Amino acid sequence: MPTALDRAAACEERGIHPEALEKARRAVPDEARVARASSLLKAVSDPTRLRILAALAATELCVCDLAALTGTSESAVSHQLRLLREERLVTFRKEGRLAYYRLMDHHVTELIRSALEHAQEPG
Amino acid sequence: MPTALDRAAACEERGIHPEALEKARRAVPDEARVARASSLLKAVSDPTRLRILAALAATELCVCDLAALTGTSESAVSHQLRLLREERLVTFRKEGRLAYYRLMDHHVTELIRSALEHAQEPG
DNA sequence: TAAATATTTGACCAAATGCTCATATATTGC
DNA sequence: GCAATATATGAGCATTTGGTCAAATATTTA
Repeated sequence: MPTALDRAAACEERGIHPEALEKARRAVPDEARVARASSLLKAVSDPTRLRILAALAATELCVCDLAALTGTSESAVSHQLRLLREERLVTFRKEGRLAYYRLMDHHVTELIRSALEHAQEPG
Repeated sequence: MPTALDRAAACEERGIHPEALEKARRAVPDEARVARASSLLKAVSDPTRLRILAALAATELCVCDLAALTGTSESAVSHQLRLLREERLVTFRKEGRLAYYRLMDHHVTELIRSALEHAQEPG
């Protein structure tokens, strides 16, 4: 069993607990997957985008509806929608001049619901 | 039924579809809750923090273990851990000079697992 | 007490972010 | 064709963010 001194020396070389570290390494997904999860989470973490997504979880809406709902400009909403489109979180259909946006699929809804649920207690 | 012109005029004043908008408004949580969910999601969305959390989901680890695991400095890890502490995502116990961190509770694990799951397909 | 060292913290800096503003594009109705 | 207008997009800008570096703090061991 390692003494405190041993551990200190080990940490100098970065990483004290080899067995725990190995276990942890197995639990951490590969870089590409972390990157994808990260950008997905980043996309839903902005308050404006979160409101947009929560709204679209209820019904399809056009850009200016979303602008009215979020209290921001239509340009700002359009920029955010582009990001959400790139992240494949929303899709849309064109009807004349209007663009009706909706959520791409259900696990987006789940993710949002989950986060909002956990955000109940005051913090 | 509103014509395209009517809708256009309505959108000038921001928001075309009153009934859809009302439905959407009910679905969007109040500001405080959106803010809490947003900061929670933001906390887990950074790649380094995501790796830290995924590792801690497997086992308790000290700061220098986490530094070794994430390939960043202990200082950087410590800064990130402070943020995760403030967000009540992790907690720790002190043993001598070492600080052993672990996840605060289970719904953190769920949230991470959910995001990593949805991040499977290449994008 | 003194040296070693794991962790924390503050100051600073470069990169990312989210908005505004101006402009471009596309579609509708005259 | 032309005016009106919903949406998209690029440039610019202020703020936020995640890191480094240096220094402070705390604990162990000699």
